[in-house]
Amino acid sequence: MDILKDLNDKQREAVETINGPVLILAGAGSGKTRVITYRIAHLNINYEVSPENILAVTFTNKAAKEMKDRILSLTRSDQFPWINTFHSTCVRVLRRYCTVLGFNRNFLIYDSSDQYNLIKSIIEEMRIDEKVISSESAQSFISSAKNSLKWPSDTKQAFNDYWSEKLVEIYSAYQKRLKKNNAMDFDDLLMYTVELLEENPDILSYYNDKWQYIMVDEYQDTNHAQYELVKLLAAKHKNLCVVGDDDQSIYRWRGADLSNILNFEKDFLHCLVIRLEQNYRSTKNILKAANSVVMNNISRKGKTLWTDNMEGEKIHYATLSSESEEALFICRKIKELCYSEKRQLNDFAIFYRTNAQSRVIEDMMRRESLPYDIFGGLRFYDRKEIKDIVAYLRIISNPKDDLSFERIINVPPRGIGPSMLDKIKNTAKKTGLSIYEAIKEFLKEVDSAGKAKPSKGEEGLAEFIKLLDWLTDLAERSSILEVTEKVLEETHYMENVIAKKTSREEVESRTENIREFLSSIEEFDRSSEDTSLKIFLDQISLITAVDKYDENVEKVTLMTIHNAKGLEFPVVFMSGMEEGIFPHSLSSVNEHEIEEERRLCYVGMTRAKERLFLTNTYRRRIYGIERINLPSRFIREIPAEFMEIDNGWPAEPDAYDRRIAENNYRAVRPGSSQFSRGSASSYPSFKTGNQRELTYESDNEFSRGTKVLHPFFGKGTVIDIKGEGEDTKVTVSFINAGVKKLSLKIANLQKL
DNA sequence: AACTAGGGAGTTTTT
DNA sequence: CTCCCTAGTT
Repeated sequence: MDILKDLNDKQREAVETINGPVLILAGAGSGKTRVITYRIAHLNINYEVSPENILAVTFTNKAAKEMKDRILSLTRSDQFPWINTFHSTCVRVLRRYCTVLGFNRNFLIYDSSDQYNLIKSIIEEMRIDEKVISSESAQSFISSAKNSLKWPSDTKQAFNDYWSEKLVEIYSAYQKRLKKNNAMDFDDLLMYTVELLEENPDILSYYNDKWQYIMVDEYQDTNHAQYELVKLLAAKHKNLCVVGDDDQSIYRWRGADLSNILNFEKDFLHCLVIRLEQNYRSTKNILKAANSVVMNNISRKGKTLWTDNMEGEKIHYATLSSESEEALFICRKIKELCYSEKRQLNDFAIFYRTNAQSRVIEDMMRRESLPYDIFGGLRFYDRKEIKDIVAYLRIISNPKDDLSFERIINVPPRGIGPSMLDKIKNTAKKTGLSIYEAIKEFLKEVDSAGKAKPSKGEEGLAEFIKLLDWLTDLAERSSILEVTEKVLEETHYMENVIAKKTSREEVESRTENIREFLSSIEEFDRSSEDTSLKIFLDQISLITAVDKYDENVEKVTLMTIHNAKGLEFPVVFMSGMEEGIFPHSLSSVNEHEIEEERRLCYVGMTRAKERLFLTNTYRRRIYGIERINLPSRFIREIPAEFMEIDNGWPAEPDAYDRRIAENNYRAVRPGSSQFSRGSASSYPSFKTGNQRELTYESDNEFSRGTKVLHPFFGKGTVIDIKGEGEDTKVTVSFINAGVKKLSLKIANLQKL
């Protein structure tokens, strides 16, 4: 089978060069996923390389899944190469060899909020004033040290003031505690894997022989640790193919090191560099506009994307008077396009710079009855109730997890307050025991003291331990689902949620979340090969918001631009295009940060396939205060020839509902109630400043030659009329939009 | 020990 | 504006 015929010359070269290092500089929408998947298929089909000998590393689980799907359709083989994220690749290695590093096989993965909590408690224990060293600053210090593969001992010499010394101390204490808890944080996964491979040549050689062909996606986002890891893994065969785009590097703030891509040619001598510059995604207008923006960056490798696609619509730029008007404008445009271009809701995405901006848009989407899905913000598994239950599961899997103990020792309330917890923690600290063990010691002492009746807290502790022992035993022979159900039952978790004086809404959402959690366990049980608890816990630590994105669901997508990387949508709205928001005020201190913001803007713009809307407001409420922002500098960087000012409100708010009536189209909105069908009165009237009052022509006064104005298509002339009364259809030749056939009943035509 | 009210602070992006 | 933490009350 000749799969290479689907590729352009450059892509084919990239796919066919299977030996030696290859750097692919792939512009946005130039088919990089295609290249990687075809390369894997090519290796497999035409060179009979076994899937076991191929490693592909991606940035997100979603990208990995997409690749797996595409390879499946190419090779029809049921054997997959290992395609996964950096982090899960490391987990796989570490699960196998972590005992070499002194970890137990059932180590846990701490996510960033676990990391934060642990650091916070260390700072408290060290009696450091939070105002001098905040947990956040310590966290970012530790994380960036780890990103550059520096252990506490490596960071010592670099500083000598009080502040830096304390940071190193915190780092050192933190690392000890992680090990004591038998846990690793995200950065550890990389750092320990690198250490393992560096110090154990036999293990390295095992993986070198196993993974003979390595591919890395989104290479521009790799940090130093990931770079070293890749270098180690590719050391023997050097069949390394990395794909990246320096213009899409948007994670430098968390350690992504652009020099990994800029210096690839020096690090891997005699490498082949291939540029993919043909874009298959966007219209000429969108692509040229995006190019003109990113061209303002000085530090870039430089490439010029081109496309054979249509010219397309110009980019629409609209300035609204407030953030809720901006949201309303977007909603109305979406409805208009659903009607005028027969688009579906999953054609649309609304991007914003910060999560805080989503709220106003969400509110308006609900008011306008537009179903939407929002990504990012609080991760599902970060919700209180989920974290609580997961904490029980974690302890069952790894009784050394003191962090989870602290979390749930008094959830539900067992009469164990801070003073008793302190006592236990002190015992644990003195004896070096885990909290679990320390509680058992503590209870023994209470027992031998022979008091007539134990205190409420002591009773609670004994009950707690009894429960955990019982659950641990249960977990040996039962499924995760059963154990979780027992946790909920025995802790009376739901009763406690209801008993708290929380709003009905909150009770509902928590109940809903717990239900969703249970069904995610079922899903895991069904789809995973290994249904052990530790694999489940790994999975929920490493899953992210975007991973649940499903392009087939008929809903509008709301997400930050960061989350949009790697995705594409026919119609994209970028909101809040204002100085101070985008570029963000905190990112405006130096040119490097501005350049990163500009790349972010480039990423956002190049997600759009057919239409791109940029919106901003004249004034906006931020934290309760009205602010007047200037238009974003990125707007000014788009030449006028690719952009037009869109000051026309889509003046037909019920067009969307009519389409629903026409197509008998039904959709479900987030509140799960059905759409109201067909009536314009279901729209509350808004004061929208420059919106015209809507009038519907009932009498038929149109004839051939009548000049008309359409709210969306603009000015035109009637060239034909058919039918009568309600069924009248007119054919209009519009100046800018060409010839359209319209139903007089539906189109809001005005006589001029 | 548990709950409540009130003040203060902090607001980017997340594998 | 909203969340989170603290201090004070029951």
